[in-house]
Amino acid sequence: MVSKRRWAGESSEVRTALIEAAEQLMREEGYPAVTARNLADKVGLTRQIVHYYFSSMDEVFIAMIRQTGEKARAQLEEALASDDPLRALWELNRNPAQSILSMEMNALANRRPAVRAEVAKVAEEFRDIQVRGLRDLLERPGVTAQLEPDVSILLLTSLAQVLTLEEAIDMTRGHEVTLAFVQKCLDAFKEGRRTPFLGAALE
Amino acid sequence: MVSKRRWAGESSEVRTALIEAAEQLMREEGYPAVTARNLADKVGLTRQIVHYYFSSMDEVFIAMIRQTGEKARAQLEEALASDDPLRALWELNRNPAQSILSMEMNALANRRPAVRAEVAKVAEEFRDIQVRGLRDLLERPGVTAQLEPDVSILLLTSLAQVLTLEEAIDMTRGHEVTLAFVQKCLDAFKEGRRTPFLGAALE
DNA sequence: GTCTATATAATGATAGAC
DNA sequence: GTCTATCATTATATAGAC
Repeated sequence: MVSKRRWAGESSEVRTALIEAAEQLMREEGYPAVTARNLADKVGLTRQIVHYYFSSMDEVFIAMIRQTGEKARAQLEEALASDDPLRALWELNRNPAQSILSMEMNALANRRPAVRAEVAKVAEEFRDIQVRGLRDLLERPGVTAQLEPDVSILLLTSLAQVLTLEEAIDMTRGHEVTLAFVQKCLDAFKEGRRTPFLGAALE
Repeated sequence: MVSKRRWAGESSEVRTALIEAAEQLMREEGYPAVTARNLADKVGLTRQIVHYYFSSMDEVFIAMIRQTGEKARAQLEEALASDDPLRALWELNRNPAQSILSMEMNALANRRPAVRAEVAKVAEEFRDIQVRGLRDLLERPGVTAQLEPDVSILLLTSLAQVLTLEEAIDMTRGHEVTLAFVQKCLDAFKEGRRTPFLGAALE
């Protein structure tokens, strides 16, 4: 029995608008709010339109992960090309909208295998870009690494994300001293001094 | 207009079973799966029973947060009293079930103010217990702190949680070297040697 | 304390009219 | 390409029988 449903191609303004709406809904109201009805409302059409552009809600999520992934990748490359790359990386990981979106995607990934594969893929790309970026910084003449770049990046990004997510629920215990510590490390790194967790010092 | 609904008191086997079911559902299927029907199915009753024991789903969540909070607090105290307290703390924070539950609660907290307040309260208690625990360890004679205890605890717990959540979606890039680094730090801390991020050394 | 019955509204998905 | 109509499910919540 062949399905009688029809689907559109991958390029369409409405399709793009639906993906944009999915991202916004997920960020602002959580992944359970990403429903066909809510998406259609956002673009001013009826809910059946979603099933015309996507064969299932999983496809909506996967398309959304790919699109936000590309946007974030561009920001990452830009940060690494700046004159204070590690601080730019830190600030990128301190974006509340991005952190909440990332948490929602992770929660969703835990329940939907197709989504999980896509989230893991994008997350691995991001890790690679950041580690490669730090590795390049550490390979400048006169600089010696104190920690493996993977360790530094994981410390930096996990701390940034957790702080940001806690702040979103008004939980800030211990944040002030920790943020001061990070700034001190970033300052030291920029000036080529020894830092306890970013792992670079001029010889 | 007074509501004609009746509610039970706070002590009841069924009530406790419902809270237990809520925790399990949230961990295994995510917070959207915590519905009256699913809870009732788990305890073998009809879904209306939930509305007898709780005035709303928010109350279910809050009761659950309090109960799991008490359980976790006991584990935390136990870990801090062990002979390798920091490693015990690390291992506690590496519990996948607990990390996923914590993420679900955070996602839920972002949408429901009543839940948010309760999650933030429990999270602050946990932070306090852990920081106080580390502070005690650092105040032993002959030990000098290298980092503020708040900073060490935030680094330790955020790294543990992020690693654990990533592993849950089969994303392990950079984990191996990072885990080795943490073990080295925990070893050093236990033996009173200098470590780059746990902040203790014998003078 | 637990049930049946009910109201009301939301979900994903499909078929077919225009 | 977008619509109306429909199906089977599911959700929270309430009232009242037993």
